[in-house]
This record gives sequence, structure tokens and C-alpha cells, in this order.
Amino acid sequence: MRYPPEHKAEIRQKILNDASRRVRAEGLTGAGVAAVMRDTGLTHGGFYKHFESKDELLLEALRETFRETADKLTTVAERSGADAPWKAIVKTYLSLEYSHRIDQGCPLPALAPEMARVDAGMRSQISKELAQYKNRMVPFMPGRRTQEKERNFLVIFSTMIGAVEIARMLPDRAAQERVLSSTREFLLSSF
Amino acid sequence: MRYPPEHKAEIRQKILNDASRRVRAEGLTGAGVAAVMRDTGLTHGGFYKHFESKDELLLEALRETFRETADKLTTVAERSGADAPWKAIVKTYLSLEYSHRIDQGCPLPALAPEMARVDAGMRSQISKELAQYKNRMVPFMPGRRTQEKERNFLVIFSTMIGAVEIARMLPDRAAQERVLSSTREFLLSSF
DNA sequence: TGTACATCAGTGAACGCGCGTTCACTGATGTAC
DNA sequence: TGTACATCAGTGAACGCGCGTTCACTGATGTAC
Repeated sequence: MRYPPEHKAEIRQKILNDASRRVRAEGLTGAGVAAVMRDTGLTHGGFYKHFESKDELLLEALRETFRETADKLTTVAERSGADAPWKAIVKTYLSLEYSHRIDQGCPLPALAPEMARVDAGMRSQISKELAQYKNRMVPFMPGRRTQEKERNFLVIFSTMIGAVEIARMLPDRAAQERVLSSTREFLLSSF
Repeated sequence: MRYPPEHKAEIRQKILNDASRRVRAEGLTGAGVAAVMRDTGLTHGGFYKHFESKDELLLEALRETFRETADKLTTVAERSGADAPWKAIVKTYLSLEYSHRIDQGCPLPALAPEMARVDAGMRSQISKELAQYKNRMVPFMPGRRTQEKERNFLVIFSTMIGAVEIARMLPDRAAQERVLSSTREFLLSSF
């Protein structure tokens, strides 16, 4: 069959959307070729008409997760109203709802340790994405000079990442909420 | 061959030690039966004379990593000298050396997201280990009442876990040291 | 306008590989008589 | 004291399974003449 000219780009994007959700929900090995193609409504053989390899899919999917998260948090910061932008980011990031939507959330609390373990080639490409993510968040951080904002980015995101991870390990909502609200209040009163 | 009576326990411990290093270095799927047995000097077939299943090995290995880390940090806290015990823990945990020894370090910055994704049965057993780890650390935390110490445990460990994970994603020592020292100084001046 | 051929996203069988697990077997030592 | 048998940690071939990847093929549409 022949397909309309935008068709191929649309399918590629569908595959990427699915993979970007799957890696966050199930880990770096969670976006298997067969599963991703099945979700897209195709069979696994067609995968290589859209991606050179599984690794290309993985890298592109991770890019997607970083970009999507930066978009989301940028929107939150810009619509913060009376709050300081960084406070709006902290409140969103450390909310129960956001921490529960693993497959749509920040890639860091979902995948940081796994991303630290990939081979050197991919790692250097991932750290470029991380740097870009940082650069988009730093302007919203508390502090006078850029150096101070960068320092506070590291502190605030370290704390949020760890908190979300611990919350996700805990069995009940009450315990999860305890971690999230403790760290939220701590951060909000620290700058 | 017949073996001396302590032989079996020794081999089991050897396998566990290797697996506990491998899971931290390579992730939850990193302690493969064949690899672990090869390291112990045996062939893979003998594995089931020591463990009922791969899952039993995994759980026992994780127990080992929690216990080992709690032991280590307890020692550090008890030998803190002029420092407050919690400050000694923070300084150790956020040192470049400790963060570099992934395979001997805290299981949380190595495996937290993966541990949050295992099936319900194992997850509940892991959260027991996490609770025990917490209970051993809480007495060293800053704060007057237990409730305050527990809150500060969550805040301090969230921050440290996130910081170590980010450090491990970064390509060079200078960037790693920046994350670790930023969060270290922040925590040390926060209580 | 009609015919022959090119294009190319998608199909599904097949591959090699590593994994956890099973199982018949080994062989040194302990025990029973 | 000697013989027959039991024990049991360890061996290594074999299994079924899922994975990423390859490849000959399909078939609707576009293009050349």
C-alpha cells in the first residue's frame, strides 16, 4: 500500500510516544521492539523501517521524556502566579498525582540509576539531554546569580528525585504522602 | 565429593556476596545465575543446591546490601567524634569515594527505581528491608523527638540519594564533585 | 487511455543468543552390617 | 576389617522462552511510455 506523505512521520511519533511511556513505567529494557510495535498496531518486522536499531529508539525515547518534562515544568513555572516559579515546580513535582503518573513523569526518578549504567557512547548523549534539561530549569530556580541558581537546581532536584523514588517504593498512600510533604515543606522553607 | 559441614554455608555466602555487588553495579538483572556461579568458581547447575530460585537470590542479595550499608553508616555515626553523628553520615555518603564504589554502596541510589517496579510480593519484602534500614538510621538523625528525626531522615536521605544518582550520570569528576559538595554543604547547614 | 514497472510501509517466519531452570549423572566420603 | 550402599555438592547438556535483528515477500499506489 501507498501511504500519505505524513504517514511515516506519524507512525514514528506513535512508536516514540509509546516507548517514552514504557521506559518510564518499566525501565530501560521495558520498551521492547515487539511490545512497542504491537501498541502502535503493527508487527515487529516493520520497526526497522522507522529506526535503525533498538538503541536509536531508546535514545530518542529518552530525549522525548526529558523534553516533555521540561515543557511541563516550564508551563507550571510560567503560570505560577503569586508563587515564585521554583515553588510552583516543587509543588507540582512533589505532588502525589505527579509522582503516581510514572509513565508521564520526569525520567530522573524513573531511570537515573539505569541511565548511569549504559555504555559510554549512549551515556554521553544522555548527559547532553540532562544538561539541556538543567539549562531550561535553572532560570526558574531561586538565587541571585546564575551560579547560585545552578547550585540550587542541583540541591532542589536531588531532593525531589530522591523523594519521589522513596515514595514509589512505599506500599501505601499515607507513607508516600509523608515523604512527599516532608521534602516539599523542607524545600519550600529553605530558600 | 564430601565437603566439611560449614562448606555449604560458605558457598552460599560467597554467592550472596557476589550477587550483592553485581546488583548494585549492574542493576536488578545484573546478578545472573551463570555469572554469579562462575565468579564463585562453580558451574550454573549447582546454583539450585543453594537457592530455590533466582528470586530468592535477588531478595537475599538486596537484604545483604541494606544490612551492609546500615552497618557501615552506623559505624561512621558511632565514630563521628566531634561531629554530630548525622553529619558524619552525610559527609561519608556524599563523598566522591563512596559514590564511586557503586558495588559496595547504598542500594537506594543504585536500585530504588527498579525496586519500585518489582512485583507486589517481592516489593512488600523489600519495603520491610527499607523500613529496617530507616529504623537503624533514624536514631542518628537531627531532631528532638522521634517524629522529627523520622522527618529529617526522609529529607536527608532523599537529598543524598538524588545527589548520588545525578553525580553518577555526570561524565567528569568536577561535575560530580559539584553535585556532591553542593548538596553536602546544603544539608550540613540546614539542621 | 492502457500497460509495465518502481516504490516502499508493512508482514511474519526464521536466526542466534542469553536467560532461568531441570535432570541424569559423578564421585568422594560416611554409614550399616 | 572389608564390602555394599546412601548421601549430596557439583557437573554440563538440554529445555523453553523472549529478545533484537534479518529477509523474502506483499500489495496498493505512483510514474514512464
